Amino acid sequence: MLKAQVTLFSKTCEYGIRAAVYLASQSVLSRKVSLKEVAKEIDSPEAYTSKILQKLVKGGVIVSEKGPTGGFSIEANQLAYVTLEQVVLAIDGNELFVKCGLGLKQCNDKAPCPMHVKFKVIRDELQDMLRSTTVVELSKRIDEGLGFLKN
Amino acid sequence: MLKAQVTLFSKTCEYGIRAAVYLASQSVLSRKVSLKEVAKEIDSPEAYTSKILQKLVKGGVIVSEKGPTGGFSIEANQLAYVTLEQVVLAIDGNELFVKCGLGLKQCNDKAPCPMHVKFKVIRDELQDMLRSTTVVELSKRIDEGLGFLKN
DNA sequence: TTAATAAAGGATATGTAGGTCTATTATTTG
DNA sequence: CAAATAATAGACCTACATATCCTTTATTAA
Repeated sequence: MLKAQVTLFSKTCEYGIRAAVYLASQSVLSRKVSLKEVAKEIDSPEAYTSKILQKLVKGGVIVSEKGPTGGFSIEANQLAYVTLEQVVLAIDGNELFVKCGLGLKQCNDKAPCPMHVKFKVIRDELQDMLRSTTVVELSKRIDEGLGFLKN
Repeated sequence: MLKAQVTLFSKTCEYGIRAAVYLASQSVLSRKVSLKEVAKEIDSPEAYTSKILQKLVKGGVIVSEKGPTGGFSIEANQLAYVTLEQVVLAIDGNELFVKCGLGLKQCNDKAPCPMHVKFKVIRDELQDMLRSTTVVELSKRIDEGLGFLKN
């Protein structure tokens, strides 16, 4: 009875970030990666991951090439600039950064709900964190054995 | 295609917080409130709100009395101590405060995912905010016209 | 002691995030 | 060009959060 899901990021977004970080780890090696490999390396369902990667492509976060020798990657000149915020925005849009914590539609800075001010502080810090963190930075930790992307 | 829900709190939790804040606003006036009134005042589905209030009762956050003149309330001697954290814990448990941001099961302080350290900072700040915010404090803002609980 | 009121609780329905399947399109190489 | 490889795309399925319905239990007061 009444089990509520409670995660900061949606599952979709979790996969998206993991995928982007993995792609970054391979793109620094100038490797393109197939959907199959991404799904395997981040332990995600392949078909679903396909949809997520498509969104990242449409959002300009990653690029894709069809055919044999094709695959997904982050462009070399973009690598240093792709942030977690871009990934989240491409997948979920900016709702996470603007929506009322209590789910109230007319809540905003001018007409705030009672939790607004305190909530905004946290939400802004989350956004700052995501904006100032690059996927390639996170991928480096994996190389150093200070992190992993699969279960 | 691929629409992801992206909210910090589950809908259930949003209703729960709004309900608790409304109950606080009335409990300072020594008023007990019926389910119907709660649902009306926080603009939530009545039957569903019933389940949520039951959880808050079981979690010891609020109390209930049956029969005519019955209703829900926060005990007078508890009013100053009921925090948003307690409400969230009663409804969703502590997952929000412990789960990996990337959804990785074995991620923890000792064996962190690449996002762990930065994520933990935000998550802890969120928990601190919830722990240091009482529902009665938020209810005061409504009285002062500095907030609302319904759409 | 019965009628009215209100919460509790179980069973059931709905909507949407999450996930799958299959056909199509693009590209490469022999 | 044909065969193989890989992404794209749309339709479809599933599970669970969200929501409803209805019966039961507790309490009050006339």
